[in-house]
Amino acid sequence: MPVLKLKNTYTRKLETFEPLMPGRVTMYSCGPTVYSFAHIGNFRSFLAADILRRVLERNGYEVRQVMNITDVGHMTEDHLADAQGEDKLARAARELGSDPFKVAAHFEKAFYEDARAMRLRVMQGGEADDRALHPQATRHVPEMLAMIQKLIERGFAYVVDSGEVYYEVAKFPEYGTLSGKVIDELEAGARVDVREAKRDPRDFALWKVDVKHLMQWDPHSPKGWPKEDWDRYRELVPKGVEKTIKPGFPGWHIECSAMARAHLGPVIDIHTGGEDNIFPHHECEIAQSYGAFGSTVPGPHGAPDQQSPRKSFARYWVHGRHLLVDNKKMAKRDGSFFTVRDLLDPVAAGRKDLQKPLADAGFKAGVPANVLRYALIANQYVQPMNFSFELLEQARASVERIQRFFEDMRQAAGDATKPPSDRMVKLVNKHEEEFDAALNDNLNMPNALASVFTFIGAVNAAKPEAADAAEALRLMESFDEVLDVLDRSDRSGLFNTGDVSSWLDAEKLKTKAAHEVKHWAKAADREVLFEKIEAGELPSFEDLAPIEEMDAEAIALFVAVRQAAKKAKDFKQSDAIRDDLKRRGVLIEDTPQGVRWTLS
RNA sequence: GGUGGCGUAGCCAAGUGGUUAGGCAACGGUUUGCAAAACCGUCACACGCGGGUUCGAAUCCCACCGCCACCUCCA
Repeated sequence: MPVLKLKNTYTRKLETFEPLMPGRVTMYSCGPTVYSFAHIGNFRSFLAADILRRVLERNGYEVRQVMNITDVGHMTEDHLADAQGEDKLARAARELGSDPFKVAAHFEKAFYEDARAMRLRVMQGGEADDRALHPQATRHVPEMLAMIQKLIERGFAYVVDSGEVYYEVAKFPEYGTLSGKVIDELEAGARVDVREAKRDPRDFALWKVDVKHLMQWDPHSPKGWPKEDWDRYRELVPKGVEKTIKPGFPGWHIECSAMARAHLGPVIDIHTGGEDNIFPHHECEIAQSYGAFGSTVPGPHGAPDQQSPRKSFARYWVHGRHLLVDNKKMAKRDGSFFTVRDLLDPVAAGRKDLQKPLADAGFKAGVPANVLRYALIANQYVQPMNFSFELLEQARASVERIQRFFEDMRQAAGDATKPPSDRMVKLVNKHEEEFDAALNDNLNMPNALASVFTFIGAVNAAKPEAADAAEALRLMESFDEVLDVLDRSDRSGLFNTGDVSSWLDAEKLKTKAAHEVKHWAKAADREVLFEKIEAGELPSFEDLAPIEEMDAEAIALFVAVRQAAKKAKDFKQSDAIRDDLKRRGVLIEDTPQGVRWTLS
């Protein structure tokens, strides 16, 4: 099993990854807050976690990855005791004119769509339907209250007059270890409201009270609770929570601690998130989990603290740097704020301002999802990434090179049964090792991609026979288990030289096309086509023009007509057909093997 | 103000003491009716600026310049 080195935020060092349980990895990834559509910065972070997960799987681990759905909303002024800050979900609800639960459900569904388009494994296949793998914060209030009660009982939290609950940071001297921050009371004091009831400015809210808030849970009455949640709450906290805790809603940080524990256990191997989560979010999670459950983990072998447990419930903290646009944080006011759907389909997303720049970059119909995925994973996660349309163009070129290579190899491989040559086996092994070495070096994707591209170049230069092409194809498919940018459907094909010349024989066309024409139900003048073919005549370009559905058979007829024009040396006509097909989204290329078509 | 990070050829981006990425773009060549793709080659004796250490520095040290992030809801 290759040795994975990961940058651990907790120690600020590159550490050898080893799971707590041999062969199995538990991973918690901070997921989206569903009060709006996820943006490409969110997805850069989710994709970094996705790559990490895939690399672990490639290394042979069984990975259980949980990505939470934050549907409870975060306070905009978390540190204010009077909680005047409006919850983001509540604000979205007000703007959309419906209740916050519906708004959350709406955006959660949208997130699933985006996540599937971007091929997040945790949201694909069977995992997509597994609630335990993407738990909702609103359905874990019982666990959060149970945790809050435990924190009170163990002396890590206190209830104030308003009925809110705070974590007492002074009780956890390790607070600040993850972020490396020494929280200066004076500085913090400058931000604190006069009416603050906290004992210490650093203390953070576990439970908040605000009657104007739209999402409310009464810890002392089943009214308004989903029945199963209330029942579970009674099971978790049989005597109920502290009487003085008033109806309200959970603080920002408690959800992740509670959900990670509920679905992965008291300690986990890896916790991922964006760099902005380091402080205060993850810092607070560590404090809470330690306070409530005493969660600690040992350092990895070779680490200075190997023997003394880290007071952290996660062993490796992995944080991705932010995505920037024009070297700045994305901002709506600069027009540099892009959601995933803005780029995938600017028309549907109503981003008129994006249509022109995207079209100028060659993305008339929006950015293909695999191109966006590639663009967002192609850099190493520990470096800030500067997003631009030029980057998308480069990503498209790279994806096309990979895609074409894949198709060429698939074509060349046929159903080869012979073993590959020693030379190809060597080439494959070398690049596979390089690829793995790069990814295991703290997910160094630029180096991993370098080995992908040198492999492609080397194989192309070698002009492989079927058996070798099959071997090259095998490695490419293996690379794509991590990259996941290939379109494996039949989006292209080859009409070999024999086929194409046979279509020029009108008699043969008659039998071939008579069958195929059935597919063109939508062709405006299908009758004309029938008549011509029945008469043993090749249809003209004009006859074909009304065909709308461009499937392989329809393309075949265009190609036949073009071949006829070529044979007659009517290049003006043959080029016109090629241009026409291009407008219809079909790329035609003449190769030594025949005519190749690709749907764009 | 505090903390952390970055600056590598037209663009993206590896590399952290000596041989050295990879991609994109552009240009030339092979091939092609023309293209496309593929291949060969050029751009590429590049490393923010100035010092220093060293036989040798993109890499270590010092100073400076520029940019960014976090410290507040944030991936």
